[in-house]
Amino acid sequence: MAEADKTGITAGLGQGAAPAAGGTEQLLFLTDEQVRKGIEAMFFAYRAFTADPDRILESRGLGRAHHRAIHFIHRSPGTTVSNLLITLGVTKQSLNRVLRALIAEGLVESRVGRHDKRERNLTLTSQGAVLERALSEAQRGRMRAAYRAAGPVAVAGFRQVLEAMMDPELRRQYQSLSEVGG
Amino acid sequence: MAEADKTGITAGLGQGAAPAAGGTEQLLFLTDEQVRKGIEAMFFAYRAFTADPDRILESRGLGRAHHRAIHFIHRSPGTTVSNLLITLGVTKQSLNRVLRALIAEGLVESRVGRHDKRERNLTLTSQGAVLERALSEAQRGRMRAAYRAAGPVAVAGFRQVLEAMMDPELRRQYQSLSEVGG
DNA sequence: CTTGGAAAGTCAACAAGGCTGACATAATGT
DNA sequence: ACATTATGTCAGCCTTGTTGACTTTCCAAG
Repeated sequence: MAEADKTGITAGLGQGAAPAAGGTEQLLFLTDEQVRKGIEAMFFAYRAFTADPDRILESRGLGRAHHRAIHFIHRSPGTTVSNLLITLGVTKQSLNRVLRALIAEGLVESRVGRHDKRERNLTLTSQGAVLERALSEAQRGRMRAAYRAAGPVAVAGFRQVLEAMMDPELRRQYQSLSEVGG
Repeated sequence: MAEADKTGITAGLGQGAAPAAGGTEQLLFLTDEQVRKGIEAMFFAYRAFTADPDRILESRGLGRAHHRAIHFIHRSPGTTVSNLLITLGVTKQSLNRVLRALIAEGLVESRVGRHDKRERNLTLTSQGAVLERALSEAQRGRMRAAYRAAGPVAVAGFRQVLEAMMDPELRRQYQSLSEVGG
């Protein structure tokens, strides 16, 4: 099974998995092996990234979907369901189930819009804010420790690569969040 | 609670969410705002990261779980179910369901171990290798483009931060994979 | 004022992919 | 002989995603 062709169709840039010093020292960071390490780093790091909030959520019978909703409601207080839908990239039925649970638990408040009464403006209740802070602090703690360990130059690179990975549409969303909430 | 202490346990470093320039210019990259941007970057980038393989998988009736299994079987041909269990961090029942599907589709072969006949050695079939390459190329293509756009210094930082985010146990796994498969 | 369409909510049904618990089988090690 | 290990499997449950169909509310254009 393609033992000889592990590198496959590397589009002329990746130098094959094996040779770490494949002759040309330029663009070594673009070898298939380097790229694959990046892929695996994303996989393992994302596991770690969600681990701390997940523990907190589990004890309250909530899941990652609830965390995401809480995060972005906190980020943009008074946001509408439609906005949240776009940000989270799920269907309204999925989101609605999550929001119903959060409202039932007294963590989120849904108020009819002032200008357009069809809209619902979502905000965290004081209880919701408490949970948000707990989740956020857990996640930020890990991220901050990683930042501190890696240093400012590494952090800049980290963000650069992540942003470059996003589709233009997603990147636009990500950046507009930074403006609004920042 | 702790309205005045939004930064919480920032160990005297994060300056609170609002003030991007909280007075001391050193360690600016550790402000809550910077850290939060990193968190959101992880969220959006991970969506992008999985989008391409997901499209390919969908057309074959497979999911992300199958991709992960295929990836690590490709990475460590002949690996056992137990090893895979540890790497993926799921239960054997979950993994078994996935493996059964992959074997039924003729993508993975499970052979009784030579030394220890209780074990099953897992390898990709030629068909499985074809699919692996398609998935891998899609994902690597995006990653490679991001690497190229960001440059080698950024890539080094990217990997540093991701590794620093992992728990020691996960990091050990990640690094031992690099040795073995590289 | 009526009507079209947007925003939101809801019900039903389904699938993927996690989980636990219980149990079977075969092989290994003591 | 016996306990342990590696694996597989059945049954059932949960979360979180999906589609489709339908209703209610409301704004805005005709």
